[in-house]
Amino acid sequence: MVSAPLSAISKDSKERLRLWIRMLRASRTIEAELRERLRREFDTTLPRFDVMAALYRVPEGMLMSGLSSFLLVSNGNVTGIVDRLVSEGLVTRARRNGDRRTSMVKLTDAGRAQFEAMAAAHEGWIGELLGGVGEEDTRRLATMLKSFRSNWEGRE
Amino acid sequence: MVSAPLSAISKDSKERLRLWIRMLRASRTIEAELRERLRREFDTTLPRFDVMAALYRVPEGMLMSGLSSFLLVSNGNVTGIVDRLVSEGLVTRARRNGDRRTSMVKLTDAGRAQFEAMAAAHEGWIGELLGGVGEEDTRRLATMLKSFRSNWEGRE
DNA sequence: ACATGAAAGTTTAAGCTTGAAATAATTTGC
DNA sequence: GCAAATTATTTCAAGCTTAAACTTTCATGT
Repeated sequence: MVSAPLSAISKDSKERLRLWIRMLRASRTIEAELRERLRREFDTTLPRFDVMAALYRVPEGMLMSGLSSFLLVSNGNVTGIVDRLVSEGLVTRARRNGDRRTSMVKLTDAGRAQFEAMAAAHEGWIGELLGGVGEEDTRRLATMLKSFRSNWEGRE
Repeated sequence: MVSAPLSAISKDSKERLRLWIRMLRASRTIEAELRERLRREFDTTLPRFDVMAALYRVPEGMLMSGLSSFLLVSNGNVTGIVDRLVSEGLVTRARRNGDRRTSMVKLTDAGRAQFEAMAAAHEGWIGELLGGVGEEDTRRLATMLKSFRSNWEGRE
């Protein structure tokens, strides 16, 4: 016997559907709150914060394609967000000698300073918003989601 | 002693930050896949699917404000999505005798039929995409997220 | 060298999303 | 009854997002 009976398959998929809906609602709830606070306290947006967070980890900078694949968004999307960050003086596009198609996107000093302030607040907000999740559950959930991710990456 | 020492607070918030980042990445990954499949197989979008899913549960229909609070999106957002669904003949805005500010948004028969087809596929997709999460973990995760939600609703 | 194809980014059109302002209808307090 | 406040929704401007088309640059094979 290779597969479970149909009724069990259906029951499983209903359980997973429930899980997905709850995860989606939790994400949206938290995202909405973060967006609101970033706007109120730092006059910026979540996508800009995400780009800056990605760049902050890597002082030498990132390619546009690196940003879009890291952030799981489209190429054209990143173009627009980086354009705005450049015009605000928070990041730069540095031409490269080797490949003239690409440029390294880096935080400016101002961008780095602003991100550090935002990141500290952001970490506190998450601690607050997820405060209801116990320590043990936090670890367990994080572990499960990590396994989801590695499981996912073993496809396409 | 009322609060934990600072080092413990900081450690907790780092754990929760990690959890949040993983949850966000999982959501985005799944959402991207669903969006792609809805487009390919049904020539529609995730927001439209969400609105139709909300309406499907309630044959008597919903108010615009009901939709926006259920879907956790802004009022003006729903206006646009419903406009497009109306122009596609999938939902209707029925005037009400009582309150002329509001109208009941309902699925048409065509909308109901189309949603049923999409919902069946959607459930299968979720079952597939979350297939790597074991049954026990699925239940546990869903329970944790439910408690997050009820915990959340006990604020603002 | 040169054509062909691949790779990196940008642009574009359409749609999604938000927050704020505007509109319209209802309710409340005199 | 009527002004004022509230409620439900739409409109608007700005920004986000995607998929597809396009441009430029690089790599490859001959």
